[in-house]
Amino acid sequence: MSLVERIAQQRLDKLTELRSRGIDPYPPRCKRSHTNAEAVALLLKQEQESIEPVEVSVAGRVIANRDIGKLAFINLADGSGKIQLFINKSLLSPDSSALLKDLDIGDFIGASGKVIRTRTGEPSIGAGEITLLSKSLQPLPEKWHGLQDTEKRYRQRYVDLIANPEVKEIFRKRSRVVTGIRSYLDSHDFLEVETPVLQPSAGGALARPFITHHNALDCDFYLRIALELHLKRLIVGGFDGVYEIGRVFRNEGIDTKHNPEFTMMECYKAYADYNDIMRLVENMISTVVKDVAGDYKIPFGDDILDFTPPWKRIDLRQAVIDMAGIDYDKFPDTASLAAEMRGKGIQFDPSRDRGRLIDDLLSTFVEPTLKNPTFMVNYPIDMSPLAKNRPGDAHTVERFEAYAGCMEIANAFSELNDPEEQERRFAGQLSNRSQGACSARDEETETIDEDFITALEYGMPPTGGLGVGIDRLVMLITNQQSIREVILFPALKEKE
RNA sequence: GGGCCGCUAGCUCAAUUGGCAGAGCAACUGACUCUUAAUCAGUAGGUUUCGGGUUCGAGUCCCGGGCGGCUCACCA
Repeated sequence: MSLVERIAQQRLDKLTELRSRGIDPYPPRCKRSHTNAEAVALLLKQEQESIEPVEVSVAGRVIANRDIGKLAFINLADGSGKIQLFINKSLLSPDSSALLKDLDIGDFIGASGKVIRTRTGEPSIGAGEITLLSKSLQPLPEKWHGLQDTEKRYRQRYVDLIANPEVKEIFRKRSRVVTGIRSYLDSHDFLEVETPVLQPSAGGALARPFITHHNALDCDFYLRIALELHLKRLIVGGFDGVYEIGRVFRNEGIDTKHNPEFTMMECYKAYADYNDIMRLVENMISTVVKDVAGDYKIPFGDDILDFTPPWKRIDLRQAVIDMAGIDYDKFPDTASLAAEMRGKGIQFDPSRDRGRLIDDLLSTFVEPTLKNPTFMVNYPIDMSPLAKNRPGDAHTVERFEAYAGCMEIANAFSELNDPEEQERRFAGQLSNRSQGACSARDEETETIDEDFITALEYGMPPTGGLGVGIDRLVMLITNQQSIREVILFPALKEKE
């Protein structure tokens, strides 16, 4: 018998013994008048106002049990925090005494008694009665080091959360980030909507989708890779401001900044342009950072990032000239830009088109310098098929991306609303791909979303749109270097 | 997909040139009326990630598999 089986057997034996004494180890209800935090607050109130201690009932998980002869000290944790139980064994009922004898770390118990302070000042419940609420059969990780094993932390996040309280704090903050964004948008005339996850074609971004099958319809569906095209349909339909916070799925590599499923917030505002959206991003993100992290200035890795508005604005073309020494406007096609990059000794994949080459220059030379929040503005049309041209400039679109901590955190543009132009851009993408420009990735979107073009034909007002990667924003606010630390159950291969 | 690294008791970690697999916590038995990483005495606990190989002898060396981490590639 293995050790863990033996421990489980010991605890199962205790279970049998409890039942034989007529005690239900998994009772349906418990007596609870205060959370642990409320009980501690009550103690302070008693002390300040010299009120007689009153009887309270608390409940929680046993996380430490110090047995000192005729006394016992138990640390009890619930969602609000910890409180100590101070037990004088001679004052316990027989049932409580028997339970105390068989108590294991990890068990849930309830305790009743007066809120007091021990001689060393520790807020405690002077417990006269304890009852079992749920028996634990698995040994917990040790209290000093917690659970360190990364794989186990992700696979069994519930154990991680029990053993490492700081992990809980990350996910509390994540929840506040989402709530903060939602309430900001709600108060700025945006309507929260839900659009399909399962789609006949996956558009709105260029990424390899997951494919699944619907049995009754006998057809394949794609899991969405972006929210964009459906939300813009709703602008066509006459909602002047819409947003969605939802999961999107991309069948790509996994690393510290990418999980196959992640959370995007996209919002669209009719009668707005990318300058309006830039103000919105600056305002919304800095507000959320201050609310959740407590300051506009937050630590991230070795740096302090300052989200105080206004953020720096950098022209993309100028940034690439400054950092890479290449003015891509002077190289209007793929071949000439590739030749220039080759001449400068820059390595790149020869099958890439001009937009991707510019993206290479951006991510290699510019992105690593973008620590403080920065707007990169005015993107080349080659890498922006859904954005509207700058007036009088056939090569540049009204688009920006927001960077912080050397990561892209937001992407926005004045939405292209000319249906013919949109169809040409889609067709251009398709022909690029069929010419083998991206032959290795031809499983990417290979169909045009015809209905989206039709929607634009009905007329979409001038519209500003935005996408924000929620996971990366949470990484920044919680100072985490891996996206898995801000996703409760990150994608892992099944073991065995 | 490539490169590098890791996997030893439930948890956190040791183990010298290839030479008897160990400690702390957790568990079990006992002592203890103010502990909070309680303390003290004792007990038990191992397919060293899996499968091969070399060797008198493998946690350690070699080959292959699994899972994970970092990194590169990929990633509008």
